Amino acid sequence: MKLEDAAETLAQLGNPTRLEVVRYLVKAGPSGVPVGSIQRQLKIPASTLTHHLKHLKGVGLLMQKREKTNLWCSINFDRLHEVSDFLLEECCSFSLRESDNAKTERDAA
Amino acid sequence: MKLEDAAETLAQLGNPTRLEVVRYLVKAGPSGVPVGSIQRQLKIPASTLTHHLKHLKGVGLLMQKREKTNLWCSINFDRLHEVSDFLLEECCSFSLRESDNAKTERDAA
DNA sequence: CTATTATTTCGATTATACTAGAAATATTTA
DNA sequence: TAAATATTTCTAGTATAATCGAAATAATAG
Repeated sequence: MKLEDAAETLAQLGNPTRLEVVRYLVKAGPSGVPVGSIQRQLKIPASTLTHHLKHLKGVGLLMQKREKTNLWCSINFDRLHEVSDFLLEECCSFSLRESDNAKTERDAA
Repeated sequence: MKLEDAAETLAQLGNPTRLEVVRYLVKAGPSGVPVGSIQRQLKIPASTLTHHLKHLKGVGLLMQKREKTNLWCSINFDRLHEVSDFLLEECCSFSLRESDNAKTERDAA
């Protein structure tokens, strides 16, 4: 995953309203939930919700599927894993190298 | 970890410049790196860098320690784990429950 | 004390995001 | 076709964030 993409995805997850939606969708599981349910349950104005769903879809975190008048939303679990992996990959590989780095500067121009 | 805090932390990680700094700090390992090194290596103007470091520190992702004129920065690995855990906890517990959710609405007012 | 290096504060510009009401547009059911 | 329900677009106000140059402030070394 490219840094730019990871940043964009993290930024989208970084809005409280959207993170709440994400959590709700995760709870809903793979079968998903209609837009209206999210709206009523989390008490988010319809237009605001649409706005945020567009953002989540934009970074591939949200999948949508029409069934009659309802638009079912579900989380893209793979995508969610990719982001957390980005953080962990960059993180864990070094968390064991306690004193690998010198205490002096070596990179000055 | 509270949703509000997770969101705030994710938001801070969601800026490309800051994520680059975080990645650099992770590479640097637990001993850390002086502000000036980050600045020169990543070619970020000093004032911009200070600005971002303040943000990272604000959400507990950054630890700082003075040594002579240099201010050594290091990543708070625990904090980084907390965030990714927030995403994974909410995520993994449901990723196996394939068809647990009904296809009909049950939560309408 | 002076010079040097490191980092931060200030200030100003510019851009982008959040929010939500009202109206518009589907889509289905009667 | 009309009524009902679901979702989106439009629009606009308000707020917050990113950026960086210039000047200010440490902190040390000579």
